[in-house]
Amino acid sequence: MTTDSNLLATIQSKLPDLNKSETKVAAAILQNPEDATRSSIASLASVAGVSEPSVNRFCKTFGASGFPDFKLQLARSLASGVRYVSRAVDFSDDIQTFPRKLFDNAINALITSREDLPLPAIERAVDHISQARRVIFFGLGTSAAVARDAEHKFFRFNVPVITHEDPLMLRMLAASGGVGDVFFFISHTGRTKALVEAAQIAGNTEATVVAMTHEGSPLAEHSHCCIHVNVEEDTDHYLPMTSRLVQLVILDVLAAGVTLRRGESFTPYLARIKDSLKDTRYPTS
Amino acid sequence: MTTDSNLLATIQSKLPDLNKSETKVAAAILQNPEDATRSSIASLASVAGVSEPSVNRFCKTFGASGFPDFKLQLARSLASGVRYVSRAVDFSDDIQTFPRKLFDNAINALITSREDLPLPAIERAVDHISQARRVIFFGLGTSAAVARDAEHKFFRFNVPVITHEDPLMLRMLAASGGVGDVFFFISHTGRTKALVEAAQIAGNTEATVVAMTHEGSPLAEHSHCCIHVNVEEDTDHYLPMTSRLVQLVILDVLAAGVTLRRGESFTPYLARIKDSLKDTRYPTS
DNA sequence: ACTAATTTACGTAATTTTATTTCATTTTTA
DNA sequence: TAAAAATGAAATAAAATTACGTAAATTAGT
Repeated sequence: MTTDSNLLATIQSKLPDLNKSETKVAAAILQNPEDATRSSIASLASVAGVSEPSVNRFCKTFGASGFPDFKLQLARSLASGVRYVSRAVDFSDDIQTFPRKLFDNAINALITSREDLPLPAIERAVDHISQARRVIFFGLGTSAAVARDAEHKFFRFNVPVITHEDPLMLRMLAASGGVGDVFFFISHTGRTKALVEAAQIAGNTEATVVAMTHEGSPLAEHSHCCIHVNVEEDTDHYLPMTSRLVQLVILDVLAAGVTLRRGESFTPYLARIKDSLKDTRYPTS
Repeated sequence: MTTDSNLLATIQSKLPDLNKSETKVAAAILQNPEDATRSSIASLASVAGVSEPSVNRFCKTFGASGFPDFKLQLARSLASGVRYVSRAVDFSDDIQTFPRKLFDNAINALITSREDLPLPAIERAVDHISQARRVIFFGLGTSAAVARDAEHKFFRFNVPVITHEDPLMLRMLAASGGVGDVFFFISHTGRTKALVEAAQIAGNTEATVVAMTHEGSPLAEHSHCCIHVNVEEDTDHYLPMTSRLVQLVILDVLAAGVTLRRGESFTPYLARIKDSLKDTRYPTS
């Protein structure tokens, strides 16, 4: 059973290919999906104006083993956060709707990515970072903040890290790459020239080039190890939102991976760093 | 019918209050929730080692109208991303489990926050930012990356923004606050001294102090407008992970709010900025 | 272009599966 | 030991599925 992450969207897209009664059933479901999950096959059939077997056949067409299974999948896809096919904010939205849409999009992106994590690449990246002499994180624009987050996180884990926001500094750094250096490039599109060029330069040295970017992009091509983040976003009109969230969580995964690799003996070290910050905060009352 | 956002957690928490057969049913469900959504009342009863009516009664105890309705709610709560109650990574986790746990936590935090968004505070924050002469974003540690993201994002939306990572610079800046200045503090705990002090200093000027932090924290107390982010995290042992994701999405919400406030006439301006970046990228093949 | 043959779509009714209720028995509690 | 609560067997009711027949649509042949 392949659980579709968005059954509703699938039904919507297959709409033209359906025959008469199937179209009626689809319409009834699309019109009020929540209701459909709660109704019996008889009541849905009557709402759609078709017979019960037609509803049953419809369910099987969409990969379910029967009506109950279909309802289950539908309920799942409704809960996944994606309510409707398009969740873009538009100018008619009010405060009640657009914040929810943005959260829905974020949740959906994380759920989708969770189902399709590039675990082998993640493992290799953990290997490289664990053994690195130094790790250079680099991102531009929105990804600069992600790189900054990575720097802060890995610093805590005692990984020697560097971040730069200046492409020229990066070029020089890349050219000076040697054994044990890991260049970690972060980019949504993977098409930023400065980044791709730096990756090429670093790739010609003894250093390792790790990338977290979109599959098939120029940056991905020029890396030794690429963690694919294939969140689809309309970056022609908006800033990357959901992809940077996915990137951040993947960085958490990498950090956790490095920590696990270090083993339990490493824990006291983390506690020491934590303690060093104690006096910068007001105690909890 | 009150659809619980996490039925599984509810069952877990009510576990001590259940009687013998109910406990058996709960155990069977908790042990393999996915399976439970797919099985009939008869098979679940046999797995749990109880009679069918017992399973039925169990379902009604947890607010469902019957077994099918219960399965539906269960499916929903599973799809929501929260698999188990505790999702802390431990040293026995392998590559198959810990990345998933981290994603689950992130998704769960976003879902929880989505249900409980401080919309009035968000609206007021949008008001302040829209009318600001300048906005100063400030965060330390993990929140520094969030502040950096905010800077980048609002800059695109033509809001005059400043970020600093140096607490001393911030103190001076805070003291120089005037009408139209918005100081936007980002902190998970809301207890970082440097931040709270700066908020106090800024609060004594004509400037507006906005905070995005935990409810009831010292920082929240010293702000004119506080966007509560009450994600619970064990920051004594780990770095904030999920709270920064929520903060980022809320910043997206604020940015969207500012854009909507500007109206449709603002769109060409965004397009112009976007165009200015075109030549820095390789075109899509 | 018309009709016959064949396929496909659909619904009725029978069957099977699944869920719920009723009620008697057992277990627990006061 | 009496009363209350918990549990399960069996009966009943509901829901879903299947088998099958009819109608509509499509195709092929004249």
